[in-house]
Amino acid sequence: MKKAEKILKDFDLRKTNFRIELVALFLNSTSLTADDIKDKISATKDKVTIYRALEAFEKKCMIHRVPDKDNLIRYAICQRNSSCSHDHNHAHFICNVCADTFCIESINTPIIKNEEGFNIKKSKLILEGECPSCQ
Amino acid sequence: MKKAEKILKDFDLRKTNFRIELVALFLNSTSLTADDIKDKISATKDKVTIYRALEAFEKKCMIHRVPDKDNLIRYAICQRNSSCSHDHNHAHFICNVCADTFCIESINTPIIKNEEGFNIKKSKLILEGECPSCQ
DNA sequence: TCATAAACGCAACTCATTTGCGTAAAAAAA
DNA sequence: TTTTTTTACGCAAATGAGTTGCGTTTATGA
Repeated sequence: MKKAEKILKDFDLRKTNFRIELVALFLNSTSLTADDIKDKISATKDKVTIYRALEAFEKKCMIHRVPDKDNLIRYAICQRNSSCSHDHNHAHFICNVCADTFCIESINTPIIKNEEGFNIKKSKLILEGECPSCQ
Repeated sequence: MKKAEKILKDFDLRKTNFRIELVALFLNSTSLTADDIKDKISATKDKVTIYRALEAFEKKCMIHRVPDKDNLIRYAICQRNSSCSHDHNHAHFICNVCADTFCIESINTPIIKNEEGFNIKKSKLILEGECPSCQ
């Protein structure tokens, strides 16, 4: 069984041609929007199918949302052992040139103590600049 | 001259009833979306007018964009001496309850050195939790 | 007061994302 | 394997934030 199919099985998701292709695409991509997927996969004719697959993958915690340069919904596949409880406390880097978003697992989001009466439960760190390929 | 009118003058913006009310509203708000403004100001009938005022205010650097819980366009008035060159390197706090966004001037965004070949030019720090009024 | 540049208001548009629903296909049960 | 059940797909249509065009009105400043 190919890797993409195994991942679908592990996450208790059905193996359809489109979803197999989509997982494989995620494995070879840093991050994807619905339009990225539409452009790169032939196995679906409908963006609704894409949105619903993304919704299903996210619900199972196979992928996670990452920030997007243009406020689109964008996902990356979860690298570490993925369960819905594992933390996504890594930084994200947005490339101003290619508009891709990269997970930077080597940088954690900072732990900020409560400040000025705010009860801080979570932090997100978003970096911007030029990615290795675009410099 | 009232404070809102002075601000408009300082930023070289025209004083219309709506814009005076809008600046006053910004002075009394932590952050605002177009819908927030529509709900709270009677002096305009049209959301286009709101969007265009926001665009004009932003261009003059009277207000700056802040992150929004639901990815809407949201603005806060610039607190410090405002010129287009001044940095907005403070953290932002999103309240999960009231969905308002707060500028936390006492926390700066971290300075991250280039990592793994990424040329990091800017960082954004977004905090989440419960704001003082919602706890 | 007059000229002009900017703001307003209305209509219509764009475009990402969502919803409804009937059909097809995958997985589970028999 | 066949049947049943559950989920995915695909089409059409809706939603909703934000934008654009354009004619009219108004603030400003000469």
